[in-house]
Amino acid sequence: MFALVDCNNFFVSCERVFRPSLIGRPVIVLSNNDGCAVALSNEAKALGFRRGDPYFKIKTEAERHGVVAFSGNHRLYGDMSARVMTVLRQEAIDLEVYSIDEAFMHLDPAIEDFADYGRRIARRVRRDTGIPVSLGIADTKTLAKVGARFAKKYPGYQSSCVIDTDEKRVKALSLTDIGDVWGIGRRNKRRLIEQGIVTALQFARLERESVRQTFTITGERTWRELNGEACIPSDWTAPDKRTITSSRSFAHDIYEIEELRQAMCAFATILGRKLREQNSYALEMTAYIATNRFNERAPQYTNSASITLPEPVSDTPAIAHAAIALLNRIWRRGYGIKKAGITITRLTTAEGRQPSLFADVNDLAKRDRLMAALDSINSSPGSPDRVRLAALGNGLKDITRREHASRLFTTRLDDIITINCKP
DNA sequence: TCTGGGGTCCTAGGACCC
DNA sequence: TCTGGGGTCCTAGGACCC
Repeated sequence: MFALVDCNNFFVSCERVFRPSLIGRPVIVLSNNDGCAVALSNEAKALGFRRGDPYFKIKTEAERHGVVAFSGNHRLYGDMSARVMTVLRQEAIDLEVYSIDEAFMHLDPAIEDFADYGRRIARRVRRDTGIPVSLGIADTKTLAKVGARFAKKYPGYQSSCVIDTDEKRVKALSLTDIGDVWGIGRRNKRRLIEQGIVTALQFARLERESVRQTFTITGERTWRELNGEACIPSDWTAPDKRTITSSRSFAHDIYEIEELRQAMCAFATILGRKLREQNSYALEMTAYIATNRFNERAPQYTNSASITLPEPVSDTPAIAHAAIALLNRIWRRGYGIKKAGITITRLTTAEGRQPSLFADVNDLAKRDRLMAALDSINSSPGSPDRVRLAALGNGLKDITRREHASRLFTTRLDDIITINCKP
């Protein structure tokens, strides 16, 4: 049996752990650059606000309703996520961390009362981390997802919904909209509704062959899972990434290449750290810049350029150097750049890394040691990013918007909450 | 003024091979 | 008039996920 554990309104819940007065009040968390609402409390949803709403469009209305908005504090969310996963790992035979706020637990089949087990897990996570979660328990991951929706939606389940008989399965699927099924996106939802398929049950009762023809093998897999056949493979540990991107939208249009160089250095810094975290090296890189696609009056310009490097790299200076060379190729004076980014691809491990024919092997080893030293200093408590590229300047700080930031309650000494107990 | 960021997998079609 | 059969590799684009 699988249990899908889903953190409720995760980013909002993280903020509420450290500001409990926000429980019961409408809260939203914004995307980077304070652009869109990406997480909403139930109270905010009840007011009609939706995930993806551009903040500038809803700001006045939100403030009128007393909605509290936060800029995304992803270091905090990452740390809170790790706490939740630690608790779950102690309770499961195996744990697959699926995303920052979701994980699949592999359950001991000998458990007698799965519903009760699920409620106990939810209580323990709440007690140990402050984060409310919902569990769906079933034979397949897709059905577990269906269960978790019910657990979240109806308080009667007390955060835990089990689908362990065919009767429950049929009933749950008949009450689930086809678009709410894991694996059915916007596009396929529309195609199915055009065919008159509105519920998950109707989809599950289609002919297997016709599902495969229309929706290829991914659609067929969803169909099999809904019919009780577990066929989504398990990943015990997150596999190494095959591509890594770092990109941002900016608060204002950027006309000066110097500012874009700083942004590229910031992306390179992020990419270098992520590469070294998974012990990989990148052979190929693409940089891109784009004007504001929503501003129809302004002249539009997007361009990108790629380079295959002479040898796989993971050191920040090399990445930044290549990124700036690419920027010089694509930048045009006179366009207000609103968004930029770098993607690195063709990642290899240290073992698979082939230096260029003319590389100085001693120099490679030296660069590895330099980065190891830099990472060690920058990851020590109290001194994040103490050593950085001079060309980074202020990085993204001055060019992205972050007007509603909360504190780094769990990872920065200065930000730890102090509680004054008056006698 | 103002609209996110980061991924994976699958397929079709082109280029190329014998 | 008429033009095989079988395969690999790569890429772009579409669909999905959080």
